[in-house]
Amino acid sequence: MSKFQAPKGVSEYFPPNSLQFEYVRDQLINNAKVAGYSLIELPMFEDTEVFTRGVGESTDVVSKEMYTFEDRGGRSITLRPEGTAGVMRSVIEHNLDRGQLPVKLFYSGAFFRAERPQAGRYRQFYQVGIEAIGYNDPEIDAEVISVADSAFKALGLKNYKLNITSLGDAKTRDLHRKDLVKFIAGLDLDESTSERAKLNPLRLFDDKREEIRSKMQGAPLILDYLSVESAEHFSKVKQLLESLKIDYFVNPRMVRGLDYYTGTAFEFEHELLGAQSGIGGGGRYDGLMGLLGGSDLSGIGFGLGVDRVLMACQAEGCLPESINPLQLFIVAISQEAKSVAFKLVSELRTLGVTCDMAYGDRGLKGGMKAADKSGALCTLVIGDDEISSGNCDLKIMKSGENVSSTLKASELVVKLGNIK
RNA sequence: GUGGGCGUAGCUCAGCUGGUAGAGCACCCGGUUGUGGUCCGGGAUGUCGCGGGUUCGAGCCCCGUCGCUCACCCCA
Repeated sequence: MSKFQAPKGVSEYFPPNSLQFEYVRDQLINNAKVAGYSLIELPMFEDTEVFTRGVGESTDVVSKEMYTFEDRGGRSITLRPEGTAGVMRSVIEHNLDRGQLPVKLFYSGAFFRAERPQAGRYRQFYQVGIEAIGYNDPEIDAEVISVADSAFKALGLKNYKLNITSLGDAKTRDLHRKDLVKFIAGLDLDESTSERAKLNPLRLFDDKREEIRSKMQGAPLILDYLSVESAEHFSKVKQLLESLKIDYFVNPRMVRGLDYYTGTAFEFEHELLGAQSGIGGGGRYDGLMGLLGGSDLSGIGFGLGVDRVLMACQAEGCLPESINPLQLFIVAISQEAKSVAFKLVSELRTLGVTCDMAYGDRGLKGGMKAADKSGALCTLVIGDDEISSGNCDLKIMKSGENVSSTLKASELVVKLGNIK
């Protein structure tokens, strides 16, 4: 037993699981790319204030879940707990919003929150996210949602649900909040719950306890307070989703954990996960850029939890049995054959063939076993016969049949190209 | 921060009311001369999380400790 252990609550992916992780992550990324989003690669830590100001002091994320430390220059640094604030910091710093709008960016990487870990909740976790900055057309809202939805569909996921709502504009939220606070004041609540309500009254909508839920039955809903423009925007978004055949549920009680959301907000929930069922979520943020010292542009984005999406795929059994298998595995059964194989492998790799060979000296049988375990589609045995004749057989592992070829890399590439 | 469950071979776990450890999978070798998966035979592997206590004797009982895990809170 080794002495060292990974820090508490981190997820690690190694083969064969890492292949699935990579597959899921790349699927999410590809769906952002085909919609015109470009990579933004950002630091994993930022000036603490980027988050306290951007995400909001009253949120749980900022008040108790950040990894914050002082660097050697005495600056307060925080490991990023979410993606949007950092993207906005960079957009403002580098004037990315001065060009053509909207600015469409995607990111992928690790995020950090100092929470008690549990199923689907890690201290270091992975997200793929996108941001579309500069316009507030309902089309952009619908596009962002559809990028996430199509990624889930491309992965083959079925048992998930999209919740959407609108948080309206600033005036809407002020009016609603006043009435909600009044309503909550009339409820008989335990101390910790009413404390929580003081920080953010919306939180009570999200409480999992039945007693609280029933008490909140008659609470005022923000959707009933929407201004005419907000209501129009929201109904246009819904209409656009329908035109794309994306199913959604309007959930007026949905609560987002970050303070910057305005207008359209949404959340994808998976039904087969544990308590942490959110596989992605996001929304529009009108004031965020201004808050961070930039121009007053609106934006919308989402973050998808790669760890959780992977768990969802595993729960649904929708992952392919084999991901990017080796095309070829070479077994050499003499010292001379081994050096021929070694050169051939190298040559094939430069031609784009994924291949590997048997190492050690385990004989033909051992080599074949290694070929089997490598998961390669084909195996090529090289011995004295092959070297002297220049001919060989490509064995298709799945069926056991042989395809004859020569040892020339150029011919092998062609033959292998036809084998799946 | 609060509560529940669990720590036995690389992995998943069994071990009856205390008598100094086992299975399956995986791994390695073999079933004679150049073809894997199935089958058969053989093999290696553990300070039973750690420390203390009770006992003639502890994987099993008691206390402590560390770790993992699930849930609340919150979120991806």
